[in-house]
Amino acid sequence: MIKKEQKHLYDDTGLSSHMEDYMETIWILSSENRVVRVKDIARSLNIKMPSVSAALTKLREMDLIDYEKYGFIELTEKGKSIAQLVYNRHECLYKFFSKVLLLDDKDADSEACKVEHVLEPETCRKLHRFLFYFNSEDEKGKAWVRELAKALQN
Amino acid sequence: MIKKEQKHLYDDTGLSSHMEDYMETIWILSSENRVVRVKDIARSLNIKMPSVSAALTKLREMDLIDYEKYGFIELTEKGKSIAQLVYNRHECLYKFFSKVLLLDDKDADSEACKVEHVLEPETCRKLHRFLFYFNSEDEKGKAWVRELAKALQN
DNA sequence: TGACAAAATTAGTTAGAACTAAGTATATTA
DNA sequence: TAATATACTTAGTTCTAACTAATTTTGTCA
Repeated sequence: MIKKEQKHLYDDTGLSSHMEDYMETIWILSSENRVVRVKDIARSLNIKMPSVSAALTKLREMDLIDYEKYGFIELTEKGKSIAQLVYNRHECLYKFFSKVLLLDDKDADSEACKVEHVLEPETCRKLHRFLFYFNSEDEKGKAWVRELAKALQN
Repeated sequence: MIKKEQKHLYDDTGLSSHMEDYMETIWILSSENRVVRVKDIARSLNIKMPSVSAALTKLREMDLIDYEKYGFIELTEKGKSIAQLVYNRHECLYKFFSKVLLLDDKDADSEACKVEHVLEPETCRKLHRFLFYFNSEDEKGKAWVRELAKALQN
């Protein structure tokens, strides 16, 4: 009997950070626009189109995107689940930087973009639980969080 | 009148993450052993000696180490202050992972090793203040930290 | 002190991921 | 529908940072 691999929130993707960035970007652009094009990805990642072309060829070989030359770009089901994993980490880190350390949105986002590629799944899970506790409605907790905010201002 | 550049705890080093790793490793090995050799650095970083040789040549060109072929390796003053910056970030992150997220020592250290190269100075400063508050002797705070520890166990 | 072992270097290769320049395909519009 | 602009790809280069294989230097010890 073959054991079915179960995907969890913060599983490893097996991709390099650059490839994770492409996947995440395609994921986000797909949700924002009807279609995703090479140009859009290049603009988002601040790189040139030929670099995107090369990366897309690799992602297609890995069956993570559906894509024909000069055509539109779509994530496969496998691709979506991997993009989701990257995005989960991003969200988790973004919340930590913005809600806990009180960085402004832009900075919280860009720090998350960098850290999201290096943390182990277990660390993400711990951070997730930390955030859950941090956000809990407990009164003493809220007081602690308010005091923290003051401490961070100086 | 020329403004003297003041170095702060979490300033940017201007080095790539790999070069930062070399600097940090040399710093640590210097504190552990009388002399530092190529072989030691290679073992620490889990890479081969030729890779170390190449890196040392670059670090010497940047005036960050004193080093002659086949000789011992020492940080210059400039090198020490840069290594210290990397080490500061490492310590800060290590504390966060081990004291706040309660990762075990080995994991806290390896996660710190990865994240230490990507955070902005301002984020490190915020994290530093967070840790200071987290460690404060305030009674309510201690209760909060105890509850957090429970929440992280599940 | 000469032979051997250990350490380090050099030369050359590879891989990932970016770039420019140039050419090709697609889309628009006169 | 032909001309032109935009989008995309291909080919080839560069950079960083690793690697192996081969050579050279240094250190040790019989």
